[in-house]
Amino acid sequence: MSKNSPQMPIAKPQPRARLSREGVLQKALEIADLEGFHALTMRRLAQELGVEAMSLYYHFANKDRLLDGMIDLVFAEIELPPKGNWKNRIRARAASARAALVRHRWALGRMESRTSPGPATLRHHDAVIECFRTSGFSVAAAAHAYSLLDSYVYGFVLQELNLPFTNSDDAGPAAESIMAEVAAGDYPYLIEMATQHSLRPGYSYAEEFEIGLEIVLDGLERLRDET
Amino acid sequence: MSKNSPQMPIAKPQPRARLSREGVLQKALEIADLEGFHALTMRRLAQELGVEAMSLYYHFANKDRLLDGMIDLVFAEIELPPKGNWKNRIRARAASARAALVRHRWALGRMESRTSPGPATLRHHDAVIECFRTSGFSVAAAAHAYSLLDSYVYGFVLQELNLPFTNSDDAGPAAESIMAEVAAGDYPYLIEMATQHSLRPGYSYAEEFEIGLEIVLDGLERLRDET
DNA sequence: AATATTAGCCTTACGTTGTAAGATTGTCAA
DNA sequence: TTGACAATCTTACAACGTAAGGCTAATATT
Repeated sequence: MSKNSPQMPIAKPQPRARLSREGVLQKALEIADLEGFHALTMRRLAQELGVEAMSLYYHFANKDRLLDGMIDLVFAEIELPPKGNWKNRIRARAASARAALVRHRWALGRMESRTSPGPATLRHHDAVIECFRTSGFSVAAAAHAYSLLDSYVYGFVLQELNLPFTNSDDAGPAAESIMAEVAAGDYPYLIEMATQHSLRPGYSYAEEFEIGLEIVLDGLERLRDET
Repeated sequence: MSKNSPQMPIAKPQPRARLSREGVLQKALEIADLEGFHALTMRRLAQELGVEAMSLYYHFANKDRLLDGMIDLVFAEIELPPKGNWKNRIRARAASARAALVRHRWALGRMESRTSPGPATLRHHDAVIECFRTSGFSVAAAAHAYSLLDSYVYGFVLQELNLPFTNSDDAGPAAESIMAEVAAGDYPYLIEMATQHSLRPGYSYAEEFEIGLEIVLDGLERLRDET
């Protein structure tokens, strides 16, 4: 029995939607970015693409593989300027990395489920090491530098994303409940820092990024020159 | 109809299992640590405690609240020595934090789902700030120091956990598939670093931790003295 | 001691999830 | 025209979180 009964005018040839690996990944990013990672389900993603859920499994073995692809796409967004002195290049890359990881908040927390780095990730790593190696860093120093630099960037974003205040739209209730807790048990140094520093009008944690980054860069420079 | 039919000897008085918030959290940690976060389901956790799944909801509003508790418990494991010069205290704390976050691999990636820091987390933050403030750091410098320090520690662990090699037991296949990819596209600097540094026998990424940490600590010292 | 209250665990049930198995369709080569 | 293969769809299932309400044993009140 066909879907169109005999005397019905043939409804729509309705050409089947075609999927492409890239297109699927792009839509997946979009959903996760806009509505949170929890909103990204196979059915939802399929629907958004005008397709049934199981069709996705032709292109991705399972949801984790899809995630791998998404994360590699995020890393592909990180840019490293091709020219300039190493400090400026690294500065730009750090800003770019932070921007990408903040744009796709879900990415950092999902890295653990990733099995192996994708091609974009590898290419990017290679480019960063190149930057250090062509700027006077020994192999060992470049390894140390990379480790320290990325640890800082990832860790900073991780903290930035977990800040109770800018975390979601409803900053009010969260902040209040914390302040209540802080007032109950007394955390004097926490309070001092909050009142005299963090909660000052105009303060934003984002500013800390450059401060810490400069310290890291100075440290790297010293590391290079000592070796 | 009772569960024991009349002429059956009364089976077991079977005293109902009693739950405690702490006990539940402890078991939850245990399951997640031993079998991975995905293995931690409400039913599984309940079963392990000799109880039905819904009983857990008397003590925790939902699974996310349970997670909050688990994470606070992880932070409670981080220790800060009460005495000593600030560098040594911070060194010890960094090691302790890294150990706790590695012991509970799932914790870092789940921080984003946390709504607000628990009491143990707050107490700990307070202690660290105290350490800086009583060691000559201004309020602002202490804030910068804390941000940089924790960014480094969290970020390092994040990378450490995602290392394809030590990631799981089957290091073989993952490493091989990566090496194949690396050989296909050519990433010369990546290869140089791998062969001359990272893949050298006896190398372990863990060693990088202290190297980066010392750079951070030196930076903090300079920060303190410049302000 | 007898009764009422309620804290704490249990039963049942529902909607949603990822995905296995296999049917169906459209396209392109022979 | 036919056949093959690639890509989508249908159906189905077990496992998940948890809502709603029932039961029971411990505590509080008389």
